[in-house]
Amino acid sequence: MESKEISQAVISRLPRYFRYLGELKDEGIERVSSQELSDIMKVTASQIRQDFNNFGGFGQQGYGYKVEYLYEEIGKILGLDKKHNLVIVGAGNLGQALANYMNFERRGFIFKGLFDNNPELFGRKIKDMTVRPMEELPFFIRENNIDIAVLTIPKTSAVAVAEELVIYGIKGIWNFAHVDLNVPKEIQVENVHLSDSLMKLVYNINRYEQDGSI
Amino acid sequence: MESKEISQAVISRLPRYFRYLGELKDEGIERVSSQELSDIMKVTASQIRQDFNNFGGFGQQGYGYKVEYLYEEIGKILGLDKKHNLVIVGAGNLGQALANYMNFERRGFIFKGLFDNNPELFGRKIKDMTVRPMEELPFFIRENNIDIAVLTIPKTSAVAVAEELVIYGIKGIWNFAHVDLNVPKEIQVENVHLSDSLMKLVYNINRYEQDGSI
DNA sequence: TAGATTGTTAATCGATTAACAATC
DNA sequence: TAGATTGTTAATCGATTAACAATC
Repeated sequence: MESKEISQAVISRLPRYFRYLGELKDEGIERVSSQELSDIMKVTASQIRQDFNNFGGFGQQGYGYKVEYLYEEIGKILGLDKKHNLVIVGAGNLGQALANYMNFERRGFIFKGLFDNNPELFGRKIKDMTVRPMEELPFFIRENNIDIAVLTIPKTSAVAVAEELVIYGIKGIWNFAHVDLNVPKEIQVENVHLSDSLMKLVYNINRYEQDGSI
Repeated sequence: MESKEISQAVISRLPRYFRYLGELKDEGIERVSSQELSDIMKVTASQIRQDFNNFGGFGQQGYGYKVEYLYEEIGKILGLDKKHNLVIVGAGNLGQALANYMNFERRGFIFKGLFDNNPELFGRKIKDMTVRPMEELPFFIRENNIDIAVLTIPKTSAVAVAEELVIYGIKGIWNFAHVDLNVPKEIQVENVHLSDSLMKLVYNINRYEQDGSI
């Protein structure tokens, strides 16, 4: 059954709602109104209500929203209640840092393996995980039901590797390579183009310096 | 003099134009029309022309755009022709990885220092740069005219540290801490919320699985 | 000159905000 | 019940796309 399309603008805001609701929950706060959330998060109450209502009515008129319930519902919408097996492809600086730094397990991800094509790295332990050669990827992905690949390899090989990952059965790619991947539209890609982000920051800094506005 | 406001939607697209134009330039291609660029980049020719015209006429009617000229102009708009002194605050996994992985120098950034409050890290060399104690930050920022801080510390201390950085004279923060900073509006903040990005990917994977559409 | 393609205005589309009736 | 606040429709705003006159 095909439900109505939710815009990516709304999806992008869900993790932030999730984060704030988690904080309220941890503070022991039980209920929150869209107006209160609006004050804390600096977005309009109207947008909050519109966003939540994309997924059905989570609130009660005259009362507001139950923090814990809303938190859990948004978690479900984001799919955090499901387990997702994940591998990191590219065990260089960034791949290693993500392996150590991201708390994958905390959000329902299962970090299954770390791959590289540099023989010097084979066997090295990172976060209790041995670096494996890329050749093992096809078998490993099928065998372990991997659905997410974190792509942290140089852009020269990223497009080709992404296409292979798709063949092996991956469902989504978290792409840190500074290039646009070429994969079928049923494969989900989330790009993290760090240098683009930094350029945007520089633009805004320079622009502010030039005319004191933004 | 205050020029007309350019929307962040447009700014966000500039680095991608810049990247594609750089590739065309490297291939030795001299001219490109909005339609050709549209085919390569999968955005409408109309949007391309609208975007460029926010900054004045870069093209020639009947001819198109000179690749090299356009590339350089967009670089200037993004402020890549100016030098920006930068420090990394937080020398953990992510801070170290960014120091090694980002080619700061390539885009006009000058990587000046790396700071942490963990004494075990003091003096360690990362990318020819010694990790310094956070206490040195106030003096260092003023002395070295630092305008960008890369914030790679845990979220618990990020808000307070950001406020300090502002006092010391920073102009922009590239924020990797998973929290919203509280700084004056003249300070530019670019957030990289990695776990938000990963959650969005999961949402899209699950949604596709559920109803075969996106 | 004729053809091509920009620059720019107008039309459309989508997202955000405002308003208010429904209802807890 | 009266007051509060949602859910939802309507109005507004902004961004994207289409169209075409200007012009190289």
